[in-house]
Amino acid sequence: MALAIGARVKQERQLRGWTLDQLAESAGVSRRMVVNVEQGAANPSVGTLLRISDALGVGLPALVEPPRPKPVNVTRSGEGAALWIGESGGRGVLVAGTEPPDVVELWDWTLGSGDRHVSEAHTSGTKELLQVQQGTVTVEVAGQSVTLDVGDAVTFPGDVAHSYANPGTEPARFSLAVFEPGVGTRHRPEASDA
Amino acid sequence: MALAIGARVKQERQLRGWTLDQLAESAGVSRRMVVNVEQGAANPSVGTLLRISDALGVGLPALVEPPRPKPVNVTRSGEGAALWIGESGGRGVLVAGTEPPDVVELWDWTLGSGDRHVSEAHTSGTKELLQVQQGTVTVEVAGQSVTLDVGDAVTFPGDVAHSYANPGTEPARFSLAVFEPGVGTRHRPEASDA
DNA sequence: TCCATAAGTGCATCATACTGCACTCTCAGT
DNA sequence: ACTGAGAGTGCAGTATGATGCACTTATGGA
Repeated sequence: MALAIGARVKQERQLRGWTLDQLAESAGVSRRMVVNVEQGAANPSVGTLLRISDALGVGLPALVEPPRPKPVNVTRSGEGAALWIGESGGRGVLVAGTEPPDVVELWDWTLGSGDRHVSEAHTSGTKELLQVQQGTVTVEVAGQSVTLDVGDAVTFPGDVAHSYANPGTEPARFSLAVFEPGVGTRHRPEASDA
Repeated sequence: MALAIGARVKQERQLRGWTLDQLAESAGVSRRMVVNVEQGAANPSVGTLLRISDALGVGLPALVEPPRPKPVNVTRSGEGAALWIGESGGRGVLVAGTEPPDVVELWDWTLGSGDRHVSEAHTSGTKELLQVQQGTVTVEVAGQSVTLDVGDAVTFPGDVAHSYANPGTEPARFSLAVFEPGVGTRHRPEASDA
């Protein structure tokens, strides 16, 4: 246990290019102690550990918690969830996404000739980034209308109603990144104590 | 900080109906210390804290970590993702699901007259639980075919190919719970250390 | 009332976390 | 070789975590 904590402290320190003295002074702990903690040769108190984790700016849990294996989710071609299907062969496919907070989603959209998709306003602060891969796409946001050809891209707020349409006669395809900032991050319930 | 830790220790202890002496002995720590820790009147070493967390069977992080607000995701009627759409008005809608590992998903399926959906085999160990809400549904699993009327339910393995069909002339509807056990639990990558 | 059990406090004592300093070792840079 | 910086060790002293015991208070049952 102490070894694991020490390894993490050392890793964080070296990641910042700090010397033992720098960390010691910054944490208000003797350099001797920092060395002992890093080597697992000590049984530090939570106070000491807290001061160190604080100096590193990582929070206490980060030191005692086993590092989470960074989840890698692969969505193979055709495996994505089609969350919208148009009338002329169009599809909106969610191919990748992150967990809350700060959700980022990557979509692969196809619009058949004449297809049009209208999206309601998303959560406040949502951003959308779009690049046309094939064909022509018309985006309407807040009364503005822009027409994009292959390679064109646009960034616009997703927290107002908007729509994608294919005005052309051949299928259109575009990549869409949606960023939805920290839902539920601003307030912390902390209810279950009672 | 110490106060927060103490509160959690006390909570866990009382949750188990243990006395101070019981926890103290079980943890191999003096009763006096347990009291001090619970009241935040001490600055325990990680060793002491580890013995206590161990006795409680909750792991060290659980004591230093702020309790995670249990995520509650509400999917309103009509908001679910339709991951399959049939030819006669049928839809397979994912209305709720948990995060890995041990994924549980709740689906709301509608099958138009004559609609049929064939599903490939899922991950090994997957279970499916189905109850018909409306109409008649025929389920085929591993060569067996069962016909279910309103209220009927069936449990079957999802790790073999199977299909749902509506043999009747009116729309059918059923609830489907899918349980996919611990994907990625058996081996831990632990790669990002190098 | 008397007794038993559990929570909580005060204090003397022991064990050890923590400090400070002096020292060694290694590795660039000149 | 010399120098300086950073990593790591050994040790004595000090602060404090941790213990054990005696005590108080509160609650509930015979």
